[in-house]
Amino acid sequence: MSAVRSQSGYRIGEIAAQVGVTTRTIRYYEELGLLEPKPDRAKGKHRVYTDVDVARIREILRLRDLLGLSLEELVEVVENEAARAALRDRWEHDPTDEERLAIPGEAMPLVRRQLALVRVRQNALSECAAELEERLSAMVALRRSLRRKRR
Amino acid sequence: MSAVRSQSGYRIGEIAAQVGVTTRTIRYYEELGLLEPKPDRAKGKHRVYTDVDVARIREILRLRDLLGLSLEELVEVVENEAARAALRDRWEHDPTDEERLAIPGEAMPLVRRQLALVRVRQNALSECAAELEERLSAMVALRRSLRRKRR
DNA sequence: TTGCTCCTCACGTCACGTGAGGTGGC
DNA sequence: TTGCTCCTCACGTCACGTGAGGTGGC
Repeated sequence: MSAVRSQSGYRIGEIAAQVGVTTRTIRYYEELGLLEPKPDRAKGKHRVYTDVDVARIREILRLRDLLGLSLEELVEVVENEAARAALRDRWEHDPTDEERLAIPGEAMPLVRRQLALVRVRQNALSECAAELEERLSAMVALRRSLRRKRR
Repeated sequence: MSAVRSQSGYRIGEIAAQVGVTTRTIRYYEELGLLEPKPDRAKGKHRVYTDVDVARIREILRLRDLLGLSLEELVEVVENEAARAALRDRWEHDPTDEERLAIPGEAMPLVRRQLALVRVRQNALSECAAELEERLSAMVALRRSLRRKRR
């Protein structure tokens, strides 16, 4: 039954390579509560990960690198997302329209806040890029005028 | 003579506040060689800074935060820029056209490299922003359809 | 002279890096 | 069974944070 094999998940070294960090980083994130520790893992046993875990780690790394959030701040974000997931779960099992409406109402401000952080970074980068391009075109013009002089 | 006063430069606490870091950070950067230590400062005496220093620190912080360079990498960048400044100095004093042409020739690749790093970041951020906006508009649509159902 | 900021150690912290010594699964 | 990767401490490192105790300039 190789179907079992294909479902058996990834080892820590595999996902570390996939997302571009070391195994230490992933264990550290688990220690901080950024990644939920698999509850059924006996002490000394191997950790097993799924594609969902990989996506979560990628999300964490993106917020860390692109937005420059500290891991402490990321713990909050993750807790918020866990709360959202819990809401979505209730959605499935208790589909009152009143409650359904509350879900995007709670989730949207979080997404908006992240988007605002992204915008701030984009503006800073645009400014930086414009300055570098200006320097570059000044150099190009300088070089051209010097070349013309020589002929 | 208050002209002397206005030329006397800034103290470390003043420029730290200006650029948004602590005095410790600025002393640490000096220790690493990112900021040249004022050579005429006697041990225990106050450090004095100019607007040029402020601009340099701002540049360092931008490369650190926006491009995520380590301070070790920044030491290299700064050394490259020092080399460029030396070239520019020769430019002033020995204006051979052959040498003048060499200056943008050496400086341009450095600027191009920085610009390439900025582009990579911009692309990652655009992707991130697009994803967040997609999530957001999905939520808006969801909320709207729920509201319509209630009426 | 009185505050305030500055100075130099020097230890603490955050986010991991890097072995040491041992166990687990294809 | 043999490698390879995994495990858990635990100490090291980078980029500062944070006092301790003392001196300098408006």
